[in-house]
Amino acid sequence: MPELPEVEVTRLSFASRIEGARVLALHMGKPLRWPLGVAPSVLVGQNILRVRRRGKYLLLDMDRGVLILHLGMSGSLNFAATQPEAGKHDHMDLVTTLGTLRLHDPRRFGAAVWSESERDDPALKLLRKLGMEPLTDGFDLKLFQQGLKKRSAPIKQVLLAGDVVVGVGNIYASEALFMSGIKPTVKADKLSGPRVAKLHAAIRQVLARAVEQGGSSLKDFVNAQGNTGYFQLEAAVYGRTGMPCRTCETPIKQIVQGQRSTFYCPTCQQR
DNA sequence: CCATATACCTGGCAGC
DNA sequence: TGCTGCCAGGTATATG
Repeated sequence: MPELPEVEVTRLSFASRIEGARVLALHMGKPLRWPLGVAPSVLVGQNILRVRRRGKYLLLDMDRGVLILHLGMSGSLNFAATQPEAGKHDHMDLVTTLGTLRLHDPRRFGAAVWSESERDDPALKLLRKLGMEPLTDGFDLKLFQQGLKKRSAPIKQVLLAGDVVVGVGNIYASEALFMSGIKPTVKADKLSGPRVAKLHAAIRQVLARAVEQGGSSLKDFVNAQGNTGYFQLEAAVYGRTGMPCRTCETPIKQIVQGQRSTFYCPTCQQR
């Protein structure tokens, strides 16, 4: 479910309410993608200073380390003063003086990993190879062009890989390529400078718009206050197989790249 | 170094 | 109603 917009929407929906809280307890349920790495009691008593995001990871900075959260494919967070008894898919409760942050994740591809801040912590290698943040000034066009020049894989797969630019997942990769008129199967290193510039702008535009819309709730995404997003209503190609292109009426095509579905308009995206 | 396949896990849905 | 097979928003790891 969660790509950069959904993760950012989630962050915005609880960061200011949890910052300044002190951890009272941490309860872990079924195993997630990776183990926490320490005894949950290590977090007790620490203050939550700030909630940041890096790519699709949420980082809860505390006094003596950082709690790294990932929502995987099916995760969502809920932050409330009190929580009902944990259901079968609730796998983490971070109980604080200001409320409880609960991770709900049916498929359990998500994770909660503790890292002592700074270098040499194995948990931090999760963040080491990440590409540029698309919604910051650090998303430099020249660097983006250089990154793509080194890659012969299809542009869609390079976007998804996350080592050139982070946060673009399966929905927004298809959407950004449609917006920039680029066929998803084109090799990344074959794109001209102007076309890369168009893609660079499209990525920023589509992600920013999706954040404004509260993310995409294809199935069950909700932010930490339980609200759904609306971006899926304005998707141009994602999930619209066979339906008319909003620009030219040509039926939207669905193909498979790297075991993932890709959607595009064969008329608007010819190369 | 790079490109691609695989694995992890559960639920929902189409088709029979 | 129940079964089977397929599909789903991600990404570290193995393999070539």
